[in-house]
Amino acid sequence: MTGNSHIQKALEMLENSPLKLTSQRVSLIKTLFKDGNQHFSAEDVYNKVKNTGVRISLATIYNCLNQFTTHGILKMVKASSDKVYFDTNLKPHHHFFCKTSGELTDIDAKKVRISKLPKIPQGKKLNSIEVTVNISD
Amino acid sequence: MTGNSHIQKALEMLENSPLKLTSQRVSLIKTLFKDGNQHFSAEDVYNKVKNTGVRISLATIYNCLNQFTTHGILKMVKASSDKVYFDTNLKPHHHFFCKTSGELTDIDAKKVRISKLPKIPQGKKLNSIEVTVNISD
DNA sequence: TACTAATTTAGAATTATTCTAAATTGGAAT
DNA sequence: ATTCCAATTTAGAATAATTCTAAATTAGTA
Repeated sequence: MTGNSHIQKALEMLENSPLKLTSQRVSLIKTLFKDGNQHFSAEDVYNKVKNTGVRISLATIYNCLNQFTTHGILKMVKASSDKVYFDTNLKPHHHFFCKTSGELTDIDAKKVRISKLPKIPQGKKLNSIEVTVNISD
Repeated sequence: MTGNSHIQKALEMLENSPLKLTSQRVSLIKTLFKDGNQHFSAEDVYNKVKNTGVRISLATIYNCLNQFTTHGILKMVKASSDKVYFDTNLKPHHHFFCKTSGELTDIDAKKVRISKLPKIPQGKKLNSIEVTVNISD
């Protein structure tokens, strides 16, 4: 595959969003989506981008990651940890969270079936169901 | 019921733990478990205790809440929010998280059935499964 | 009653994240 | 192409939750 398709798709989403096509945002997307589904903290991204030779300020990293999230280019994951992770896997899915290593791994939505759910409270609507399978060594 | 049974149970757990029975810890338990199952941030607890006339430093609140958690007297919940919540409901259960109000509500474990789960990764063991049902107005 | 390890505390330190205000830039209009 | 303005980027300050530090206090044993 010449020209990573994950990157292509994400760049298309960026173009179709109201966000301007800046060099920082393009670099970010290229770094984020290079290796398929991954989880990054803002700091992770900051360092990963730096390693490519490009320099983007940490504030911009935060700005972009948040904007990407509100425009559906990234997902935000708050696992049992003290920082936020950004997830390049946009398909519905769940997570393993390993308490020992702090590692977060994807679980394909198809591998989990929820066959019973309580009724949603009055006047509220269902957004999503997140299953976190906590594991340890 | 003369003498709240939630408080009684929690005090018993404290006595059976290696933690010393200090006045701060007893006050904390009385405040936390007074009204059945609830979710508190550290700041919430700080203010609630202050309203009872007792004064406990915020550092002690954090110390105790964390110790109570490691000794099974409280549960820690990290919802999609920026602070940690402590949960007095010790039975296995899940949560509604309302994005609009930030409110966290319990879901009895019996109201959720997970009929399919992926296999746990090599060498790891299952600790718990947390289901968060994200809702909004 | 004295002693020691555990606990409490105020305030400093830390960490992740957001804010601010000034400089830069993308891309539409000319 | 050139001008222009709103959007973006940036460094550094600010904020917020939480943890750390080191000194004073206390629980509970000897």
